[in-house]
Amino acid sequence: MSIPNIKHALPVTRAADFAAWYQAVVNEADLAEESGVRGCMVIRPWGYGIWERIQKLMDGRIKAAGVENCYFPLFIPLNFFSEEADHVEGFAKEMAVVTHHRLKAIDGKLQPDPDSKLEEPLIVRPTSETVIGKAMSRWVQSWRDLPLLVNQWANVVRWEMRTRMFLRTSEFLWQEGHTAHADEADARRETMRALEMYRDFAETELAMPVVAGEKPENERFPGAVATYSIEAMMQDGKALQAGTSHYLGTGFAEAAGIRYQDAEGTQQYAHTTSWGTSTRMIGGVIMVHGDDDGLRCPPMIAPHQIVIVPMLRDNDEDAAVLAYCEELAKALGEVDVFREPVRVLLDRKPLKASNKRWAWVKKGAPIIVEVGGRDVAGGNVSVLRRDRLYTEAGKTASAIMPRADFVANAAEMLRDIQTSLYTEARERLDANIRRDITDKAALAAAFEGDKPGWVEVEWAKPTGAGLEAVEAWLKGEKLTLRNTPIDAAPVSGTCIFSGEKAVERVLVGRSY
RNA sequence: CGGGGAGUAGCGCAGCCUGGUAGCGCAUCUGCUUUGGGAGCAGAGGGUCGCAGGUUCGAAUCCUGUCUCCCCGACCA
Repeated sequence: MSIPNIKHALPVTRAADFAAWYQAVVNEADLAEESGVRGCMVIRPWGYGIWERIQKLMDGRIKAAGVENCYFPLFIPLNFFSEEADHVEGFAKEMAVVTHHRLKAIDGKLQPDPDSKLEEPLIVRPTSETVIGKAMSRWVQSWRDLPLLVNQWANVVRWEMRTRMFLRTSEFLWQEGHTAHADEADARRETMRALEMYRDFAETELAMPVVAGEKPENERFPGAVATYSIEAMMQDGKALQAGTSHYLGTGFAEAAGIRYQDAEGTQQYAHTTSWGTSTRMIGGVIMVHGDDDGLRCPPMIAPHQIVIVPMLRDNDEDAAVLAYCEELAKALGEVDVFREPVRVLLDRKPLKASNKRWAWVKKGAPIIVEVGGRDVAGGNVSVLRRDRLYTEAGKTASAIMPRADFVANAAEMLRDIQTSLYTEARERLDANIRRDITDKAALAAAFEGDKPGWVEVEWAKPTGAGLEAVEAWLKGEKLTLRNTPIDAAPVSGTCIFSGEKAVERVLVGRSY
């Protein structure tokens, strides 16, 4: 992982303290900072820029699937929320509630005016199934209105007990897709379509390999019939749930009254789905691609793919260096990569070039180009790839090449960085999933001493009390069931927990 | 929400036990010298010591409360 004798850009290494390293990246890469409000963060321009890239690319995929965007209110009347019993129970413990609509100075202190108490408290949405369900009940009358496919980009609030930047914040940004269908088969198809969209998005755009599968019964979304997830492996071997998709059956339709008249004239309840991904994905990108010098941002989601750092020396050479950089920026801006123009930044800030370089290294700009007077004279540029920072000797691996060659190869280089980040993460994931474990003692031993990775085991898919017993045993080992991978190999043996005939494979690991 | 730790300059920290009015490294600014590349020397600027009370002639330091962050646990789309 780390090359010895290198002065790294971060104050902590991954090996020394992974949690502290994660926080250092968030901080040093200017991604986000504390806000003073418990569990809420200020997302800074570089972090928000990454989110905007994710939004743009994910939004394109969502629209391509025929899903339309809309927007529903932040506040939900309490009585809307109280209708789906499991859903209520799942979220009641972590709800922000609005009870007053006015402040008043009492004894010199501003506080909620007792005379402004709301008759019906409002909750701040933790998710929007209930409100969107109500709207769907208005929009759906006939089988011809189905399927109904909507999505919204929004913020949601869940009063979390323990928060971590991007991974679990009280307020977070996400997209939530909500669909209604005439029958179970169509709704299940949509659930799997969303899951596959997330899997492909994570692997293509985020360069983050994931395992898509179904969550065990006890990990289901409150009120769902089936919950699916994509799980990514962080560099410490822990799992991060990076997206979920739910088949909700007719429970929410019954609660909200989403009914339609079918072709035979009979009233039927619709089958609904919901699916979401959030700013948590940024935390995943950090822990999958980061190194001891900061973030390595995959080119597809990097706000700037190429940063040009002019080496200004306060002398008469500067004007020529800047002019040369401007020409370079213009030429690169005319290049396309991933079906978009290359995003180039000419960093004109009056700082020392070396400081600017290391700031961009920490932020993870995929390619950093330095230009000095000699480069101008020789028609060259000095190119640093963020995914290959050091030579084997531990020197900074800047490569000097003719400017024209760099412009001609820039798109290919960005594609190559995207691919190499994916390949590196893929190899790590594959190397850290064990499939050779068939008894509980060996399963526990596989994680001794915080050994990283996951174990895929065969099991009998117990439910109810049987599943609770499995959960209890795993909890004693600090382990969790992640999901049952969709593309797992067929089973041939017995359940690792019960000894019964196995029916499928399930991933076990530690998790965020 | 329970247990533990912490909050002092942009970042990393010392000072607190044994109260006397704030310091170090990196970063920043100025000057000089350097310079194919994360420079050297000299000088300078920057801090409501998380916040609010209290004790005291005097509080970063002691006491109480509170907020926020980190770790472990519980909980967790």
